[in-house]
Amino acid sequence: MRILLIEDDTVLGAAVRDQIAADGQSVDWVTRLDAAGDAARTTSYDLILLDLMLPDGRGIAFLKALRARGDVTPVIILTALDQISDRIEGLNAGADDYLVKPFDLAELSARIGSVARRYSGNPNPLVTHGPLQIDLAARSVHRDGKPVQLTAREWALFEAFLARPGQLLSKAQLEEKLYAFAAEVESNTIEVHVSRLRKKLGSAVIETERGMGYRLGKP
Amino acid sequence: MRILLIEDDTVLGAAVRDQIAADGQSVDWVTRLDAAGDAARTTSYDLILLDLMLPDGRGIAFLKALRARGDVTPVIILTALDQISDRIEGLNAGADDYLVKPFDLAELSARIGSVARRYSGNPNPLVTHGPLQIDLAARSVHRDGKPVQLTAREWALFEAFLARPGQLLSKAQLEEKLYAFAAEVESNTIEVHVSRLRKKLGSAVIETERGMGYRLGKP
DNA sequence: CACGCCCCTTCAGGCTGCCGTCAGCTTCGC
DNA sequence: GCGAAGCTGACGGCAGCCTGAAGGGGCGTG
Repeated sequence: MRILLIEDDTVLGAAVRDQIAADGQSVDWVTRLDAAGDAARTTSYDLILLDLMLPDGRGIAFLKALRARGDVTPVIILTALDQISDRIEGLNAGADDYLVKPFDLAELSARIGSVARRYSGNPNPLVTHGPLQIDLAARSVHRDGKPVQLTAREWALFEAFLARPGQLLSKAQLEEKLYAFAAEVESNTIEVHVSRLRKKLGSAVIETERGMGYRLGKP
Repeated sequence: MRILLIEDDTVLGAAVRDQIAADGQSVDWVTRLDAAGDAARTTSYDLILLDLMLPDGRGIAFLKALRARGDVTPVIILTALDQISDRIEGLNAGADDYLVKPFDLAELSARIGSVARRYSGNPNPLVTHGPLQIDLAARSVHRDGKPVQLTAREWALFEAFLARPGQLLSKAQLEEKLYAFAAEVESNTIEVHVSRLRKKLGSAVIETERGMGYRLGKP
């Protein structure tokens, strides 16, 4: 697990670094916000430990900027006892936990473990298909990392293709899947939904077999 | 740690104030209930020390009003030996502890330290979700630092979303969670509870996926 | 036991936005 | 180049959802 430590106190920083290293994690330690920004942008961390009082600004600003960029890396705030308002602001700004200085190093280890567990503990199986990531349980689709909203019909259709990757599905089959036993639809509904799916997921997801039906494109 | 001291005896009040200050905490000292109410409403305290006999009313009323507002700040009652019934009433009204006058100042420090440890040391793990802070163990939710009261059904529903953040949950799944094997509800109960949750926690907490269900919104 | 309080459920009215339809256009096969 | 098949923008209807209000039931209180 890679951890970014942002702390200007050299004594405390060294102690934390050594403690984390003793736990078998790897640490990058910076003492300034600008260095922290660079590190967070270039490296993917599993956890950030953030002091709020730093020589070149308040840690809150860093945290807000991080979240504004869409970065969801868990953040634990390190704060002094008298900075309660900062702590609340920090939690509101998207921090995951806080530790009050002076803190027990063992407690730090425990918190790190807790955060690690919280974030690695709930993995729904992900299906990857080209630029698409599909979480079937959550019914969510991400395209190039960005979430895509599908409507009920669109999802049902997409699911039908995912269930039989590469297989040709006729319009009749798809209608049956979407409308199960319902009256035959006498229009181009399937075509319309395929069109909408392509617009949302990319034109290559579904291939047309003229006169036959559709099939899931190759990743 | 910020402490609110409500005590009309000037000698005792000064002694307590000095003792707390010597421990390195900060104190606001008021001698009347109306001033106490203003202070508690405008400032976020970590602990309240409450005398029960005050010139403008009984401290119990203040405590009840505090809890009725949903404020969960720990309260220690300061009471004379002969006010046993008040003390019991105080504990029932939501006080966390009591001290019998005359009390040893060292004991006061110890109680304060205990509360401090309980609340800032290692409290229950806190889940943060946008402006919400959730203590799963205590079943309490704070929004922008202010406590929010959830009813049983509301909490059960919210918990279901928290257990699977980002995952889509159909009404059927939610009903099963809320009514476990009970008779099928043939109404829009889930919709109503979702509506109430949104009103209490903010409209963005729960997102509607038309025709499919609901999911926890992004922080 | 009667009463009051709060929570849950139900209902109804209003609103949102998804879906089906259609028409005009494009693409494909021959 | 022609017809058939497929694509897609536009739009109205209605299913699905939201929410205020009211009634019933459970629980604690006097």
